[in-house]
Amino acid sequence: MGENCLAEMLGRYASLSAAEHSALAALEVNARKYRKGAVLRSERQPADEIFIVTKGWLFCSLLLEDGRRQIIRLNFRGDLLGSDSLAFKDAADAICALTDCEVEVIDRAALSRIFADHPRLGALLFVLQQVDRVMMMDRLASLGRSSAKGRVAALLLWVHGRLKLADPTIDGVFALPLTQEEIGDATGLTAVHVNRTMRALTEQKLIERAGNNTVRLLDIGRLARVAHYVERRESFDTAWLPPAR
Amino acid sequence: MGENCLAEMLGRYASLSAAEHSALAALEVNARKYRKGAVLRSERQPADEIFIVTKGWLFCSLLLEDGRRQIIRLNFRGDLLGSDSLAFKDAADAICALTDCEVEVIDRAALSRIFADHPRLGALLFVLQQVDRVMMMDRLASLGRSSAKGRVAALLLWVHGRLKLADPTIDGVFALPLTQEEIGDATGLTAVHVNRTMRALTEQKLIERAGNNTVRLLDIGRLARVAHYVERRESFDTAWLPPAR
DNA sequence: CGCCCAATTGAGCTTCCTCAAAGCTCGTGG
DNA sequence: CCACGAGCTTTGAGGAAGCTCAATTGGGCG
Repeated sequence: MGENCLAEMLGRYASLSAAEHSALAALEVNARKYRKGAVLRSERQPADEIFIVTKGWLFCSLLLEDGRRQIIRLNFRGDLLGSDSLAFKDAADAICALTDCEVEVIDRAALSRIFADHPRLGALLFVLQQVDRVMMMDRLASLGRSSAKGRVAALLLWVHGRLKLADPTIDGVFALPLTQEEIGDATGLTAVHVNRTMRALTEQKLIERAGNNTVRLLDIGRLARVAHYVERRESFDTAWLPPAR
Repeated sequence: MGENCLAEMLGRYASLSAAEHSALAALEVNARKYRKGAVLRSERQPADEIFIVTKGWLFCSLLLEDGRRQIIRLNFRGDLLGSDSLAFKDAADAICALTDCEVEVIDRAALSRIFADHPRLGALLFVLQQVDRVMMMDRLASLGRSSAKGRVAALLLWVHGRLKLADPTIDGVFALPLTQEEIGDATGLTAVHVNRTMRALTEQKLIERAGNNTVRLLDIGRLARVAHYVERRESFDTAWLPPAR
C-alpha cells in the first residue's frame, strides 16, 4: 500500500528524515497475505516472527485451558504484532486474521539496525509502545469496572476511533467483521449476552445495525458516557528525542 | 540500593558493559521518597515525570467518573512508571504509593542519550516493554474470563512471582500491603466479595492468612489451575541486539 | 432447495453486587 | 495505661446482572 506503513504510524509523531524512511522501508521486505480466519501463530508455540499489519483486520487472543477465550486487541494497519517474541520463547498470544489481510514480516536484523543507526526511530518505537500500553489500560478498566453495555460501547468507540485515524471521513458508520461470539470474547461476555446488550443499545438509539455487519453510532457523546470512554490527547514532545540521522 | 536498579532489571537479559552501566546510572540522579498513601501524580493532570521504583510498592489506577477505580498494576523495584507521559500530555493513570517507597525521577535528556549512545540499551528497554505488555494481556484475560476466585488467585500468584524475582528465597509467604478494597479494585470485584472469595480460598486450603496482611500460598499448583495462571518462560535472544558500546 | 453458521429469544439459575450491621485492630490522646 | 475513634474486615439478606441451556429464526452459499 503505497507508503511504508510503520513510517506512516511514526510519522504522526515526528517528521522523518529520508534516511529514516529508508531504514523503515528495509524492515518491510517480506509481505505475506492471509485469508480470513487464518491463524498466523498459535499460543505456546515457539515464535519468532514479528509482523506489521498493512491491510485488513486481525486479532490477538489468549485461550484458557477450559476453552474460554479472551481477545486482547484488534489490530489494524500500522500495528506491530507479535513483538512479545522479543522477550519470550513461546508465543503469549495467538494471532488470527479477522478478514483477508496483508502483513509485512519484520526483519530482525533490520530492526536491530534501526536501534543502532537511527536512535530517534528507536525512541519513537518506544513511544509507540506507550500508546499501546495506555489502550490496554483502558481496556483493563473497561473489563474490570464497566457493565456489559459499557464494555460493548467502549469496544465500538475504540474501533471507530481507530478506523478514523486511518480515514478521518468515517463518521460513525463502519463494518464490524466480528461475530457476536467474538465481540463477547473481546468484552468478556457471552455471545448471548452480547446479543441482548446490542439490542439494548439499539433500542436506546445509541447505535443502529444494518446487514453486512454494519454499525452506525448514533450518539457518540452519550455512547462515550455509557462506556466511560476517554478521548486521550496524544501529545508528543519531540524535544527530548535524540536528533534524526 | 546499592546497584542501579534499572541496570539490575536489564541485566537479567544481557550482561551490560561498563559504559552501559554508567549511562544507566546517569538516568537515576534524582531520588525521591514518598510516604505510604502518597499520590505521585493524578490522572488527567499534565504529567511529564518518569520514575523508576527502587524501594517499596506502588500502584497505577484509573478512575471512572462514577468513582469506581481500576488498579492497573502493582509496581515493584525496577519498574518503570509514568512512561505514558512520553506520548500523552496528560497522565493516563494515577500513581500512588502503597507503602513507604523510594523512586528515582528519570532524567529525560539522559534517556534520550541512552537511545542515542547505547542502542543496545534502547533495544533492551523496548524488550522490557514487551514483558510488561504480556503481563497486561494476562491480566486482561483474567478480568475478562475468570471467576472471582480465579482473579484473586491470579493476583496472588502474580505478586508472588514478582517478589520471587527479587528474592528467590520467598516461598509462598509474603506480606500483601493491600486492603480488600484495593484487591477488589485490582481484580474488578467489590471489597465484600473479595472477603468472601478469600475465605473460600482459605477454606479450600489454597491459602492461609495471618495478621499483618501476611499471605501464605499453600498449594501453588492448584492455585495456578484455579487462576488459569501461565508461567511464561522468558527467553532472550541476544543475538539480534545491536552490539554493546 | 437444503445446510450450516450466526443471530435471536426464552426460562431458570449462579455469581457477584448492594445495603446494612457488627466485630477487630491499631494508633492517638487523655 | 486505658478509652475512643477511624478504618478495615467480616457476615447476613436480598437483588440484579450476566450465564447456561435450549429452541427457533434468518441469511448466505453450494
